[in-house]
Amino acid sequence: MNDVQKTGSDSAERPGAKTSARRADLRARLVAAGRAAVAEGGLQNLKARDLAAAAGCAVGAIYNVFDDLDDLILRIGADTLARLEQGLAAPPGPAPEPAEELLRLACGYFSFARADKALWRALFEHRLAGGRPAPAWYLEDQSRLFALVEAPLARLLPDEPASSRALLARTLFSAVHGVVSLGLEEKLAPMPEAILEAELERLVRAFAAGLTLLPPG
Amino acid sequence: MNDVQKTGSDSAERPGAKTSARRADLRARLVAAGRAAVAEGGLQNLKARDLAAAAGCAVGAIYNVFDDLDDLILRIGADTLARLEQGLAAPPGPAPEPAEELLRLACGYFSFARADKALWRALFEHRLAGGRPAPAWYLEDQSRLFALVEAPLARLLPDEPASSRALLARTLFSAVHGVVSLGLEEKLAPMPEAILEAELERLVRAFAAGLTLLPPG
DNA sequence: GAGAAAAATGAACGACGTTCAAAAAACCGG
DNA sequence: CCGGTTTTTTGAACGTCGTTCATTTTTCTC
Repeated sequence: MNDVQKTGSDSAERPGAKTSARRADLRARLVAAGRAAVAEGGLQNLKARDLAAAAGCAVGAIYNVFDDLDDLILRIGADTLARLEQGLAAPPGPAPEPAEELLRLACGYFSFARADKALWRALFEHRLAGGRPAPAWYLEDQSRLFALVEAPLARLLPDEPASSRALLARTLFSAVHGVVSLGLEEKLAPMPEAILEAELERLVRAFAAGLTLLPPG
Repeated sequence: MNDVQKTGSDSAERPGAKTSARRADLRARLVAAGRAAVAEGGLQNLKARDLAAAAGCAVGAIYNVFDDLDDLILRIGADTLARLEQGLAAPPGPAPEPAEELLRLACGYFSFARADKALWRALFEHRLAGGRPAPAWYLEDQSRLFALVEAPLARLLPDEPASSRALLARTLFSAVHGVVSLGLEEKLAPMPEAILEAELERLVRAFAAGLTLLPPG
């Protein structure tokens, strides 16, 4: 409903430029305040009145630039996804062995989750009201994560069809996510992080080794 | 409001028997009503006033038999865990190949999650207020699930130390959970269930095959 | 600069989990 | 059985939440 892309430089000529700039600025301040609130106390700590106070606006102003808090939470999630993608970016240099690269991604994912626990949690904890599906722009942000896994998989399994590899990338991502997710879960018996990382390595190495034995699917 | 039938025979012997029986009955009715509410509309659909209406008691009565709604949710979760454990019980007959048994458990887990999606989700969606740790009785209910995985793992890796196997059981459970969890996640691009099950099989088979190649850890 | 249009405001609304003074029920010695 | 005491149950009330909308303030147009 509210796509404001106008971040033009001149304010006097274009009608509504000042307003759009203020709206964009308010959006940014609200996302920043929301991210800080979630980072501090989880999704439960995201309160409309606190947000308004932190961003220096009225509570009603939130609803001028976002449909509702769910909308704001999705933007925070997109931010988190972008930072995660950035944190998993491949370092320069020659491409390592596929299994080593997969392991690097898995450990990077764990590292990110550990460092930004509350924000990372919010990615999966949050449910859209009424079971609505996530907007397309959010799904695209996610698919970039799976793509990071797909590249080393292609080198590991050159005979695998591309469609099958895409599924496999999501599966491997999901498996690593599961280990990290339940590993950091406070409702389960706690796990030392060093052990968790060793288990992650065992999962990725065993899975990668086993994959090369299975027939292509 | 509530008619209490006086049996007359047991009221004289046990002091407070009638009271504790009513409390136990109320607990059961509240858990049943809560489970129905969660099954219908997720954790968000669990409202104190609705619960009281469904169980035929005052809102305050909930707090006579539960600390708070978190407490009630944990009981619902324990119920769900018990039904899951029951659904994963090994069928009679000779023990199959370890990998096949692991696959059966994974598919059983997926089947349960699919059939009781909202209740299964509630197991992981729910966070205790203030980041409190889960009570011991709840952790014990969970550990029984990991134990189901440990048995076939012991046959698959007879040279693995028991402590390492316990970790591995939790890791494999977590990996399968991750695939099921993100597979059924509505905030991700949807996955057909048949494909999801095939991916689950690929994960378990590759992991089991790869494990036998890795050195014991 | 004045009048029209658009945006920002914050008090008000309904719903939520939880509490607690009061009412009801259970208990117990005579 | 009864009257006084204790325990349990009750539901109106409280504080907080996300969200709305009549009012005020700002921006735009001529």
